[in-house]
Amino acid sequence: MATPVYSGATRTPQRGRPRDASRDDALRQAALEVMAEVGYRALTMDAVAARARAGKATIYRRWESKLDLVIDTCTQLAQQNLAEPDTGSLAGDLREFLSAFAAFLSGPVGKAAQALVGELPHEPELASAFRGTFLTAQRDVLRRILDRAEERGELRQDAPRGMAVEIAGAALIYRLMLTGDPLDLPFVDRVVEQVLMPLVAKGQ
Amino acid sequence: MATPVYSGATRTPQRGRPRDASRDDALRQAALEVMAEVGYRALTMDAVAARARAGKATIYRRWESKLDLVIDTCTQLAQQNLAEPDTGSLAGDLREFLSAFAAFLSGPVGKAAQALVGELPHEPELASAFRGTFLTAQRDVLRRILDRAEERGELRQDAPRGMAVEIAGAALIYRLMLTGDPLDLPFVDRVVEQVLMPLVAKGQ
Amino acid sequence: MATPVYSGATRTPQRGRPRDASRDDALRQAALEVMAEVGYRALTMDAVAARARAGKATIYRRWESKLDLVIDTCTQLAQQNLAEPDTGSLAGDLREFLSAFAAFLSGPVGKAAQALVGELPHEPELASAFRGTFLTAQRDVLRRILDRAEERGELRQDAPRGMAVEIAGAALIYRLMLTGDPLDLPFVDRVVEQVLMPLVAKGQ
Amino acid sequence: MATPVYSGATRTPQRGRPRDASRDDALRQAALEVMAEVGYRALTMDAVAARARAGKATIYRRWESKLDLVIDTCTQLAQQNLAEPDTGSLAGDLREFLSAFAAFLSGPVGKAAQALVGELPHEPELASAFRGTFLTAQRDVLRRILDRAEERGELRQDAPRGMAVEIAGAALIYRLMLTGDPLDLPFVDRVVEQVLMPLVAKGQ
DNA sequence: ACATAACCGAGACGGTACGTCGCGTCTTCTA
DNA sequence: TAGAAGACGCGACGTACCGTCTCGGTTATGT
Repeated sequence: MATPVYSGATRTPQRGRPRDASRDDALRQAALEVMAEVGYRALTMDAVAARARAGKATIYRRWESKLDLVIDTCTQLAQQNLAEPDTGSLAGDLREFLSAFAAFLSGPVGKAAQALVGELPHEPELASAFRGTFLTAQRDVLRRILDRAEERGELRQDAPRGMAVEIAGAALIYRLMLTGDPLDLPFVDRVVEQVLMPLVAKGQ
Repeated sequence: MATPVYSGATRTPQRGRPRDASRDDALRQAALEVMAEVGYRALTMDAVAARARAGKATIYRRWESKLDLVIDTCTQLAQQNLAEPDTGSLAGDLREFLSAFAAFLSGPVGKAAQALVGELPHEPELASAFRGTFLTAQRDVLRRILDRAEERGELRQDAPRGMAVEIAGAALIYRLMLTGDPLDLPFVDRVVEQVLMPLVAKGQ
Repeated sequence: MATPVYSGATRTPQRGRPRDASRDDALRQAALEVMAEVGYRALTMDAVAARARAGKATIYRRWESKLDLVIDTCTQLAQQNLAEPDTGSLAGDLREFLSAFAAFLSGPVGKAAQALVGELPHEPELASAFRGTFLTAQRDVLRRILDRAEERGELRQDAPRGMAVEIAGAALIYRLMLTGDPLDLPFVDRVVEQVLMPLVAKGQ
Repeated sequence: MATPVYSGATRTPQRGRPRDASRDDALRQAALEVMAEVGYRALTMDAVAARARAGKATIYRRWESKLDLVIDTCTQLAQQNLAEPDTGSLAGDLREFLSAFAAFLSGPVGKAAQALVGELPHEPELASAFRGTFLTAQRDVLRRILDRAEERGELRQDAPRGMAVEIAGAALIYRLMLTGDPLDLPFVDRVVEQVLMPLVAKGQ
């Protein structure tokens, strides 16, 4: 699930016409466009196929379902957009990363992610895929930011790092998906100054 | 939307056979059961009607759509389950309320709520209904808990109360909907002690 | 198979909305039109549904397949068009009936019947339905024509009536379906005078 | 259409690897087997290719379509199986030829031919190919049988030879394709004695 | 001898129709 | 008039087959 499986590694000598890898991108692009226009619920495989000038079978050859296509489209985008900052200070890194993440979530991917979240409870495979990519990618960056802060001596000794990582993600996701309030810079600043820094930084 | 509309106010003197109010509960109960079993996406109106031994028209007479039925079912449950605690201390109130809320979310309503969240971006009416009930109900309780703490002099002067309310909800929802980690008592305790109390309470 | 089965005889008290019998006719009419335009092979259920402004499910509720729909459409037409002649003489009756039958087969129903014939070997139910209606209807008329001729003393004593009936049908069908030569009045006359009359009539 | 087109006449000097002529037979054999098993309608090119362990392109290099493949398969068989008898008497020749033809039609080719007949009205090329081979081959044999009978003085002067040929074919085809009654020897005998001989032979 | 060109098996591709399912509405009978 | 039952128009689903194409690999010929 989640990524087109024909990577080639486990495929014997290559018989028959090989899959056209460029169709992957065209289909992902089409999926993203359609989703941005009409949303996840109203996204139909026919629409994606038509926009990419592809047959539906070509989609189903690569992804098992609408969900699978969408999650793959999103995680691929996530991996390209979650750059790791290094400003030299904990507060700077947090601000940098969280504001970039907030901007990313405010785009079409945010809507898609939200739609996916609704499917997690009844789709275990999707859930583990989603958590293994979207979620851990973001948490790992935050963990490394805290690691570097520790090396610089910025952290308290007993800093609850896991909780900090969790709260950082939670604050953004909650706004995005539940309250609908804007994920803007002032909000990120307040989260960093009022919540995260007091939680882990020295002498606050 | 959201609540059965036949409350009587706008309906002319009442001619013909009156609606059987007990069908409301039967249908909500059926909806909850079906949703707990197969999830929101796979819930069909036919299934709900069949389980309640009702006709589909009977459902559509009361709710406008599948979404409307589900949101109403959930908010009604929420209103019954969000009791307001009064233990005499801020930490006690928070612990009490958040653990009760966590327990509530861990049940079938949690799954349903999660499913609804996926629909919010493309269903503005649903979104405002959801926020106007599920969300504000919980936030109001938290606000009143903080109010009482202030009266008792437990709060710092500049305590960011809005942020505290937001973080409290976010921490729970994030676990419930994103990470899937358990919403247990130790977690609630850690949120209260490590995050919320330092954020708003005096002399921490 | 072959005819909409909801005739009512075996259906308990009638629960729910009854089938709209006028849809039957509309769908049969649409099927006939589409078949006349594009032929049996190119006839699609979507096209029939669209022309009758019906949903495909409405078709499948009444007929099991494209074949079933078409055979029903044709046999109904056959029953309406195979009038029994009574001119007072064997030759007259044969001429009358066979020319009417030839005219009927020369229309759209002929093409449809031909298409159906191609399916008979692998569709036993269809075969028995086809033979039980289309075929026997026509054979029965011929048999009765011979019966009346016998009463009038026109038949030879040892007339091979079964063979006469069979050859009459065969001559027409062979032209229609195999050679494609015209099923016109001169041909019918020659069949009657050269083949059928010598076969069964006295003193020829 | 109808026969593999690479006969060589119109093809430039022959460059590259020449076609493997043995694939023709393998593919025709596979087509015949599949058709005998599932019928014409359910015959798919993929199935034929798979059974012959051939690629689909190999089929389409030789025949233009499914129909083309099937008609070629059948006419080739027809040409091999319609031997011309010479018993010395009209009745003997007719009996001999028609019983051989009946036996041939009772095999898988009969089913295939029937399937093809269903396609004739909407496939003019197929129709003329079918009539130009299957049909005329059989009619020519019958005509020559009548010619020899005339030379022996067995025919009436005004014998309607065309009608005799037509009725002979019609009687068999009608049973085969319409009524489904057996094409056995007694039936052939009765057709010869009761219908054909009286129609054309002297002194009957 | 060896490049050339057409062959071959395999299977991906764009497309069309399939038969099913769910939606929300409408229409019957029964209470 | 409400309610149960279920037919209705609509539209998306995921599958199957069409006929074409593109691979890697094979096999005769023509330079």
